[in-house]
Amino acid sequence: MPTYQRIKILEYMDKHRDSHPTVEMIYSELSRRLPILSMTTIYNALNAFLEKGLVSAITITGTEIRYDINTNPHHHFLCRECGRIIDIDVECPFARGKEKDICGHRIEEVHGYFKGICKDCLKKHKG
Amino acid sequence: MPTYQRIKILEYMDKHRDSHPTVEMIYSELSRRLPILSMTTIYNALNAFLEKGLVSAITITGTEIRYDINTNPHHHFLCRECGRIIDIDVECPFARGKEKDICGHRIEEVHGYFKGICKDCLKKHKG
DNA sequence: GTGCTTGCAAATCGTTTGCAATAGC
DNA sequence: GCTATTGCAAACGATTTGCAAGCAC
Repeated sequence: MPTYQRIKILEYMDKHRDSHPTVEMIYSELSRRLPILSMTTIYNALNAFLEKGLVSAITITGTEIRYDINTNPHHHFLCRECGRIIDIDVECPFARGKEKDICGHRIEEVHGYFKGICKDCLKKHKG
Repeated sequence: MPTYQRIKILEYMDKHRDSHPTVEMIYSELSRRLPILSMTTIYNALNAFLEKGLVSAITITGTEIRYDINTNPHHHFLCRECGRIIDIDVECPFARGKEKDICGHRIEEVHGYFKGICKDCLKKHKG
């Protein structure tokens, strides 16, 4: 029973695959055209998507939850200058799901991320 | 100018290297013996330690900041049942600092963590 | 005495919850 | 009609901030 709002939210997530948006980002764009939308609905929808495995949650920044619809194995890079989160394709056997356990612990999720300064911000410093 | 409180907080961090405590955990043990201590002081101290690189912040859970005094390169494992965070020693070239860049981005911090069920909780299920 | 730290109370902010109205089938 | 979803307002909880009093040197 997909509601109109949930369809729009999923469409947004799909259209902005690379932006790893917050609830706020989704709300500010969608509510422009859909006055019929609240933050709570977005929280509800994303939590439902999380349970179904449609999206995953990224807690890199520590101050907000960012959502990711990319289900391929990958890591993330958070730029401390522009705040962008960039997908990183790595040769990590854990991220690729080749290992089910580590030190006797059963692995269910693998998260890898880097913090630093992204390529584009580095360019600005030089140029 | 190390104050009495900051010394006690550092001592606590050193004594509980493996527990990756929250501010709350530090407060509840220390305040038992030191009525002269507030949460704010712990936040102040840990933020100062962070800037000096004495500790690092772990934002795995998404609901709280956990602090780590272990500066050796390592990953973490978060058990979704008991909530423990366990140090994981991995052969990761990034964690070991052997790579300074990735895809043109400059790496300043490397974070790797797993979520799942820890060895001890797995045992309880069987036993 | 100067500058940093302490610690209370209040503010902040992302997220969750309670709940009555509504939509989907 | 039954169940799940919506969305407002209120609650929550971890962290930060303002600021007066206190400490280190």
